[in-house]
Amino acid sequence: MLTIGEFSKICGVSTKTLRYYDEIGLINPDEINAESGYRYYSIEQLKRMLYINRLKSYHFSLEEIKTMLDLEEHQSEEMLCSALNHKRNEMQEKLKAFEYLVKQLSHDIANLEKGTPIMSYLDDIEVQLVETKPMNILYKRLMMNSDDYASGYGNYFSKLYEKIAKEKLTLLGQPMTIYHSPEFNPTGNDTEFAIPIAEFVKGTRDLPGSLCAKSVLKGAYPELTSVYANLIKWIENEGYELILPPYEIYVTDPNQANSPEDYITEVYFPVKKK
Amino acid sequence: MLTIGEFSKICGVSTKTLRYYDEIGLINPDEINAESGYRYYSIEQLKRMLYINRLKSYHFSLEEIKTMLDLEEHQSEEMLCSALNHKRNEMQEKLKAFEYLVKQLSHDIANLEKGTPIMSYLDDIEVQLVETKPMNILYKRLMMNSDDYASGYGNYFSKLYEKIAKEKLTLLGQPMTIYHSPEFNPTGNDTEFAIPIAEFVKGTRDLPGSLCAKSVLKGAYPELTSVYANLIKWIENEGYELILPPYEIYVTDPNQANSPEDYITEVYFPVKKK
DNA sequence: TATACACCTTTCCCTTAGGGCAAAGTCAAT
DNA sequence: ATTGACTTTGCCCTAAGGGAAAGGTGTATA
Repeated sequence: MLTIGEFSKICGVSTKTLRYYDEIGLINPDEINAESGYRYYSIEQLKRMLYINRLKSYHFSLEEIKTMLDLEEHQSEEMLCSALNHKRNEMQEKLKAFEYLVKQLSHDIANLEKGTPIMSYLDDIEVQLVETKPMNILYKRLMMNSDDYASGYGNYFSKLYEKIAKEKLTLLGQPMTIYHSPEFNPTGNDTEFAIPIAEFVKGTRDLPGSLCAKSVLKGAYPELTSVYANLIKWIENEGYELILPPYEIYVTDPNQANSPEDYITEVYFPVKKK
Repeated sequence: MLTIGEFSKICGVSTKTLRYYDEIGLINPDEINAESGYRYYSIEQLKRMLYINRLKSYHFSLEEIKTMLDLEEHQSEEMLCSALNHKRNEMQEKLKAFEYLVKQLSHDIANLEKGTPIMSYLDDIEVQLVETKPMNILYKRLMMNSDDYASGYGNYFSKLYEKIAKEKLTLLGQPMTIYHSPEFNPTGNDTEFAIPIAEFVKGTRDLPGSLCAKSVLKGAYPELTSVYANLIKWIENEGYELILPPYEIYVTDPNQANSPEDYITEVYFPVKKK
C-alpha cells in the first residue's frame, strides 16, 4: 500500500489533485484508515490513474473521463471508440484554428514591424454608395442558433442548389445571406439564405433594389464583424439610416477558393439619407 | 452615442462582457449617465473593442490585453511587438502539441478498433534483470525546477559535450540522466546529467555497476511516466528494493531521430533482493 | 520513551472570463 | 399613464485544482 504522497510521485500528479479526484469519485483510494483518515492506494490503481492522465491529455473533461471509465467497466467499447473519434474531430478542428491563428498573428507582426498599426486595416475598409438592381431570389429563411451556424451554412446553400439543379432553373448570381435580426452578424438568428435565379417559381421572392452602402472584404469570415462595425460607423457619420435588412454576397465559392484568406465577400447595407 | 445593447450587437460581444470589461477597466463607456447609471458608448470605441477581440483570439489574457493597450498609448511598439512574438512562439508550441496529440489519439483509436485496450501497452513494457558494469561518467548535478526542464536538458548536455570536445576526451556511451530526488521523474529537482567517458579527469565520477531492473521505451518522453510506474510496480511485486538512484540512457540522439515516436530510452533501477 | 519532523487531514478562500437569475429602476412609444 | 423593452446592481455558479492555516499521525532518532 502506498501513501498519497508516494502514489502522487509515482504517477506525477499532485496530492491535491488525488484528493480532488477522490472527492468527485474519479479514483478512490483502495483503503482509508478509519481512525486517521489517511488514504492508501494500491499499486494496481496505477493503471487507472495513468489512463486518466492520458484521457486528460486528450482534453477530455473530468466529467467525460468519469463516464468513459464507467463505459470501460461495462465493456461497451463502441461507445468508448465513438467518444474518442468525436474528440479527435474536435481536436482536429482546434488544430486548424491554431494554424490559422498563428498565420494571422505572423501577419500582424509583419505589419507592425513595417510600422503599420494592427487595427489600421479598419481605416482601409472602403465604403462606397451604390445603387443595386432588384433581384429575384430563391430563398430559405429560418431561425439559426449559433450552434448550427458553422455547419448550417453549407447545408442550406446546397439544398437551394439542389433545387435549382432538379428544376432546371437559371442561376443569375452568387449565394447570399440576408440578416433580418437586429444583430446583423453571422450569429444572428433570423437568417435568410438566397440565390438569385431567373424564374419566378414558388419559393422565390423579390429583393428590391435600393441605395446601398457597400464594403468588400477579402479575408476570412471572422473579419466580417469588423466590416459590419465599420459600415455602421460610416452610416452614422455620414447621416444615413438603414431601411432594409443588410445582406452579404459570397463572391468566391468557399469550396473552390484554396484558403480562407482569399475569400471575397461583399456586404450591403440598404440605406437612405436621414 | 450607443446604449450598451446596441454597442454589444455591433461588436458581437455580450452586454455582460461589456459590463465586466468596464469593471476591470479594459474599456470604459464614453459616458455614464449620473442618475440612471446607464452606460453609453461612442462609435469611436469600436476600434478598441475590435482590437480587444483580436487580441483575445490570440489567447492573450485580459490582464495581458490591458497592459498591451497601455503600451499602445505610450507608443512603445517594440514591447508590443515582443509580446506578440512571444505569444506566437507559445502558440506554435501549442500547435505542435496538438499535432502530437491528434497523432497519438489516432493511434489509440486504431488500437481500440483492433480490440486492443488503450492501456494494454503497460502490460507490454518488459522488465528485465541485468547486471550493469561500472562506468566513469563526466557529470553535472544540479537542482532543476519544472520551468527550465524543457529547455535545460539540451543545454546541459551540450555543455558536457563541449568540454569533451575541448579537452579531447574519449566518448564511451550515450548521454544519461540520474534522478537523485525521491520523485524519480523528469520533473524531479535533484538531477544529474552525465556522459560516460574514458579519462578520469576532474568532473568525472564512478557510476557503480549493480543488478538493475531495466525497461526500454520506444516513444516520446511523456510516456516515461508509465515506464517508471511500471518498474516501481514490478520491483514491489517481485520483492526487490531500490538501492541507488535510477537513471535513463538516451539511446537515440533527439537531434538525429526524426520524430519523437522513434526515440529510444533505457530506464535502469539499481535493485537488490529484499 | 519523548521528541522532532515529515507527512497527512479538513476547511476556507482564490483563480479566468464571464453566464444566469432576480429585483428594481429607466427609456421610448403608444 | 401604461406597456414592454432595456438597463442597473447584486449574488451565486462554473473547471480543475492551488495555497495557506490549523491540527492530527507516522516514524526515525536521541
